[in-house]
Amino acid sequence: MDKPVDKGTEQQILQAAHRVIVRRGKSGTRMQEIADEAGVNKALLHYYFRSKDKIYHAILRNVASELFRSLLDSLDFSLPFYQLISDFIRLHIGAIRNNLDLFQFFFSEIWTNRAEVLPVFLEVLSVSEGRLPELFFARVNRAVYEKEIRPVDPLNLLLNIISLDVFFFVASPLIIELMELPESELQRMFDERALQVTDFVWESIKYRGEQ
Amino acid sequence: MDKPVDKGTEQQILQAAHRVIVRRGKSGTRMQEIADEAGVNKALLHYYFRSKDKIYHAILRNVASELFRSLLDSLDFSLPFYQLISDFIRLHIGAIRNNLDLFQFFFSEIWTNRAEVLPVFLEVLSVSEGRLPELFFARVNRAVYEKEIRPVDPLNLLLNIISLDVFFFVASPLIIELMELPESELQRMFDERALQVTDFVWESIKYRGEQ
DNA sequence: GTCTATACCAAGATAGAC
DNA sequence: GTCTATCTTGGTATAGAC
Repeated sequence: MDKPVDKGTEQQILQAAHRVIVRRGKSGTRMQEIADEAGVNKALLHYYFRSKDKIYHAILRNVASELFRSLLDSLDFSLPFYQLISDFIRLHIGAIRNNLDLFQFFFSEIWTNRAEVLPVFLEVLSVSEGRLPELFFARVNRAVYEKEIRPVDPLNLLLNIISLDVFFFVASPLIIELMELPESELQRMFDERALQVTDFVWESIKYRGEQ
Repeated sequence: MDKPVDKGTEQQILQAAHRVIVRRGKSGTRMQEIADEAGVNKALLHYYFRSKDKIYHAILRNVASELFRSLLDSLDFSLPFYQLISDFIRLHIGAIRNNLDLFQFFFSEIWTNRAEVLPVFLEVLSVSEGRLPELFFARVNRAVYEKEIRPVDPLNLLLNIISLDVFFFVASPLIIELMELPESELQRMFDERALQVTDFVWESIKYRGEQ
């Protein structure tokens, strides 16, 4: 089905640029490295994209939509609350594992390049999504009202879940070194992380009757 | 007490370098910017430090020890477990707030410069500390045994707490934009974060009798 | 469209006067 | 120890042949 390897030079360049920029960050990226990785001449990068800035922006938009697409897999807000957060955490962590490099890139660039990065992400986010938080907040409030869970602040709950999902993976290379875990053990923690988080969160919020 | 402003040129340069490197990251840093900020000539940077790499390494070690020092304020492991994690979280979050720029720098550099950054941090960590995790793990196991808390995996508990502490602050500029929170509201969340996390964690782990 | 060659410039580094 | 001037490198960008 696929054309052999030739997806057109422009695509070649874009894909190479994606890899290099995600790996090195903006100021660490060299046009030469992109050219090498794309198997074309440096001059061609400028022929197609005019400048490094232009390439960077193109990649930034790609990364942003990949990231958000990966986070917005369909959630069913009518499920029981335990099921909902269980699904949410599982999908979320799955997405993070599949796009670890993008998350790491994102957290690297957001500080050194905030002015450039934030607008792109906000724009992509606003078209692609918009009101996931509102839906979630409403569902949390209903769950409290219907005594599925104890009273909690929805925003803090969402942030807590995201913290537990994201940080572990973003920090994993560190954890490996600090804890001197064998690779196999880390792999196991990766696999179990979703269940672990779901359990931790649910134990914290589930309704247990008036205390 | 303090000498007026002249702490010696070398110190001037180090302090300027610290600010610039933390702000821009390694590859974003320009020797000229350091020189300007230190109020000296570019050539002097090389006179004192030979190369940009050397300066970067010096700053890296500084940052590493500042970060760890900030995280290792005395903990009293003989306190009741609730008191212990309450203290731990409060101290930890306090340290993060006071050194937000260092944390952000760290999470930026660790990905683009892993090979350079990790060894420095591991070395500084190994001399300055060593066995905080072990002490914590032992205390958790005792708390489980003595039915202060439900059975939990100590490593996961530690990682969960750190996630909840760190991520919120590292991601705060994003949260502001995404949630369109007013600055005042964010400030309030900052102030309450330690209590919020303590509550969330404690509700999850506290012993409630055989279920 | 793709290449070679080269212009141009910014940045790290050094020489040498003071 | 500090400066000015300069070298060198390497990176972005362009001109022009094919």
